[in-house]
Amino acid sequence: MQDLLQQVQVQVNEKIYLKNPESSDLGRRIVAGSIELMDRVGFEDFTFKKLGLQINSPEASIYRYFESKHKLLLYLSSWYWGWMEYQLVFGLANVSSANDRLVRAISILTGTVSNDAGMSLIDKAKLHRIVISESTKSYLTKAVDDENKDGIFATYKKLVARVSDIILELNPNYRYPHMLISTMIEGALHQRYFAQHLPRLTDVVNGEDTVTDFYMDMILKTIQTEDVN
Amino acid sequence: MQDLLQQVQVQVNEKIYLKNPESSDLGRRIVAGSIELMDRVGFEDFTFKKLGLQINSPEASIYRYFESKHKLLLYLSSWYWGWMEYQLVFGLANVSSANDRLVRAISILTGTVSNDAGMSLIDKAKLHRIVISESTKSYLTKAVDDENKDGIFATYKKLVARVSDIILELNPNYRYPHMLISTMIEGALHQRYFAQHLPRLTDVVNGEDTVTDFYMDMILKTIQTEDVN
DNA sequence: CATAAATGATAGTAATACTATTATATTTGT
DNA sequence: ACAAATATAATAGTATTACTATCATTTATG
Repeated sequence: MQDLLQQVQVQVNEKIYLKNPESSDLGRRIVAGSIELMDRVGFEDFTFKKLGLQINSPEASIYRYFESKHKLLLYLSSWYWGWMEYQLVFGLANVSSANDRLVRAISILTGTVSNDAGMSLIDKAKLHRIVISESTKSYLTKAVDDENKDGIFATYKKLVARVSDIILELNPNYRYPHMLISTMIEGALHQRYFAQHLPRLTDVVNGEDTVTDFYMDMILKTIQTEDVN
Repeated sequence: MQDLLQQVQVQVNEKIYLKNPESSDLGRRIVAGSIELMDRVGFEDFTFKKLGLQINSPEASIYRYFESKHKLLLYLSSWYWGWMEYQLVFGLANVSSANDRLVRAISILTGTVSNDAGMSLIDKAKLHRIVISESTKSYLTKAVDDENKDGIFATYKKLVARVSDIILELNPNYRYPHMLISTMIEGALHQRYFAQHLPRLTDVVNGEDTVTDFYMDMILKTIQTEDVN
């Protein structure tokens, strides 16, 4: 049920794909296969030819769904943020205290991702790893301004805006809510990468979720009003 | 003089290049030309063929200095962080107060970069833009672990360690100094990118350096000891 | 069941990311 | 000043990548 709702919830901007991959069996194999392959070989070595081999379909058929691997990466990132927004809306529903909502939002956005029972076609743990390692490459390109005009990054911006609003509820005078939240979201991804590959850039303690702990502490301290009476 | 000192100061790990580009006229043209070209076309569309045209030397000659454009990007990033470390050492020299040293370090690491008068072969403003837009691509690859073993990222790690130490001087109980500083350094680069291309992820105010202001405020609040007596 | 639409199979192209070879400069040691 | 070593230029070539095109075959739809 949860899964069905997720499928319904996660909407990806139509300009990202040529043909909606959720609309056919081949499309779904492309998405599932690309997650497996990109997690395994990385974006640079990922090719539509290899993906074709992986899913037993010709390279040319994949091009009917996505113009390029860049667009496919945009699709995966966008899907991830759409799913995250859904998690957020669900996780904050009926929580009246703004403080509680912020704490929950930070947990959701900086925490680890594990696969739900319901055998979805999308492996969330692998997708999270892809987002960690590859998603910045989706917007650090010369095409960013054109794609932004097309609304490709709208989901991500909405997510940032949503959490920024909670911060403003708690402290209407805080001047940098968007910077704080985008710093946190990007930072949490980076810190998880560093923990795996460049641990001296972090303070990871085995068995503890120091990433969430760090950002929780940082944000709550940062938005405190100057004079608490 | 400043420039001469910079040339002497900035050392790049030898494993990054096949032949030190500082050792010849062609090498220097490769570095200067690559900064111009990469800033203009971006890492994805940057090729050694185009660079060859730009500097009027054959593509094959460039390969005698750098194995690949990935290594060249590593060189530029590494050079930048080496230069930053130099700026830091210089900027913090003879400043006894740990608090002042931290404030200066945050300014240096999150601030804008402009070209010095001394007509260096390296255009720092362009290099800063390259670091903003492309440097994450230098470590978000499958080669990161091998390259890390070779010490390719040592300069960057040293920089983070250096500022972390200042934080520990101010608050020996703060648990996440490395996370805080790496979040700040990467975050400041990202925020400058967002300000240009995805402004709704920031709170940029025209004419003000909100990036430095934001991180200054965030860090000083975050490392405050819980109970100030 | 006829028609349209999607997919498969195959081929082809321009560009990329290199490597190799040889000729011509340029530097270096004596 | 000159031979030897070294660096660069000029050119060619290869495997792979990132596509596009064509046509046959399968699968869905009215």
